[in-house]
Amino acid sequence: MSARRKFRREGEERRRQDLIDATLDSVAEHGLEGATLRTIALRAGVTAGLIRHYFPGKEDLLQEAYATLMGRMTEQAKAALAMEDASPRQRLAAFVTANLDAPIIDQRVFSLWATFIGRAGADPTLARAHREGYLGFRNEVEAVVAEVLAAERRKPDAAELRHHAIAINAIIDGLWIEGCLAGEMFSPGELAAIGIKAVEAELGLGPLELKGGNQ
Amino acid sequence: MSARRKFRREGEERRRQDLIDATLDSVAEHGLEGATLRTIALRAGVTAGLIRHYFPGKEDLLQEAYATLMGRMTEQAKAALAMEDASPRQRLAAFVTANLDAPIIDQRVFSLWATFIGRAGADPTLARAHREGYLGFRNEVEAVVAEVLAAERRKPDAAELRHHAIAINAIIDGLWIEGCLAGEMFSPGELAAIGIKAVEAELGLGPLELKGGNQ
DNA sequence: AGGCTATTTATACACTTGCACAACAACGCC
DNA sequence: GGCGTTGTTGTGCAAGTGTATAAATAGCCT
Repeated sequence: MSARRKFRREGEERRRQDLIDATLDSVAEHGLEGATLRTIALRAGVTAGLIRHYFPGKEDLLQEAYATLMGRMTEQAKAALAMEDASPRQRLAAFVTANLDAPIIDQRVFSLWATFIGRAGADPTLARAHREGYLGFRNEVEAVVAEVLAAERRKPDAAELRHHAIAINAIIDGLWIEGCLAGEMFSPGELAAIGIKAVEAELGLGPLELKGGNQ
Repeated sequence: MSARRKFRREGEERRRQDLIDATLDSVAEHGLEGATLRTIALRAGVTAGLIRHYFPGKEDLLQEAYATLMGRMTEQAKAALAMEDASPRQRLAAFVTANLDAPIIDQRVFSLWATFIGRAGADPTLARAHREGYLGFRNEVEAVVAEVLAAERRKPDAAELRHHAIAINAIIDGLWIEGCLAGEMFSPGELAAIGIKAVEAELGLGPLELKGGNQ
């Protein structure tokens, strides 16, 4: 009667990934407090003991899960800047749009981000991870801004450029939060439109078509 | 030898407030997971059992703590708009500044906000509380924006006004986050300056002194 | 097919958690 | 001053936590 549970041996990489995904799901659903080893294991379809086989402790699992999350977020965000054959201004607009539409606007990802970042004040490791991700993101923004202004024959100094990047970063972040927390209050594409207009206003860019502007 | 601990009977309101403050401190420092009844009680200078005397359960305590936090945040934020004898534009600038300088820019408050808001996706009560706070805030912004534009003889329609409010809200939120998470990267007043410039750009306001502007 | 090994399960354990309850003592009232 | 009320403490408990470790078995190699 000792019916021991059947199981399959998955590859190491696969199991680690499954466990990390199960961890992120658990955290998103029940918060850090509710993400217990047993909950995570249940979600991953294994028993709790197995986790210790792949991770030294719970803390390590959480850390790797957060790193994975950040990696996915920044990867998706930067991908929008990759368009080769487009004007700087178009690329900037595409970047803003990419950050303010699905799948970046996502309540689950936001919950994860907020839950983890809430501990940045107490956890220096987390704080540094965020700092690096943030600076990387801002540098990308700054680079595109430089290109956009160069195309307009404007020569901003370093401080000006930095301020623009900070402001644009804030616009994107702020709208991202609004969209994640109250997505149904905005029609599709509305946030992106607001974002593009705000960013172009920040950079002092006039409307694209100079003639025929009624209003 | 049964040296029972000495104690004082505090007023009910005082005790509740102390417990709530101790709860917020605990959450800010150790996250929701680390905020146990015993930790909270220790911080409040009482024993754990007492909490049950004032709150039906831990969940209720956390809920009240969150409500208190939100109340303080919005109260401080709105207070900046109260200036009576000032031009709309000055009041808007003061509002932005108030939200981007101490004591609103504060890592502890941010940690609390993030920790709680991270559960908004799973907790409808929290989600609604946030929604109301957010809309209240945005309506305030919208009202000032309307005044500012009116003073400039501009007559925006409702949609335009709404978009401005959303964008300005995003700018403030985004800069607030940047400041809380990496405050030492910005010189004092820098975020506020960036914010004001960004907001005025969003509204299409020219520089205040039209003549003599030597860059 | 049969054995080896490392993945996986299952159980145990010390500890913490939220909650319940009885004993106690601080303070207001007479 | 004594007394009753009730705010407060201390202890207990069942459930759940992370971790440790022994037992089992799936899948590969020959």
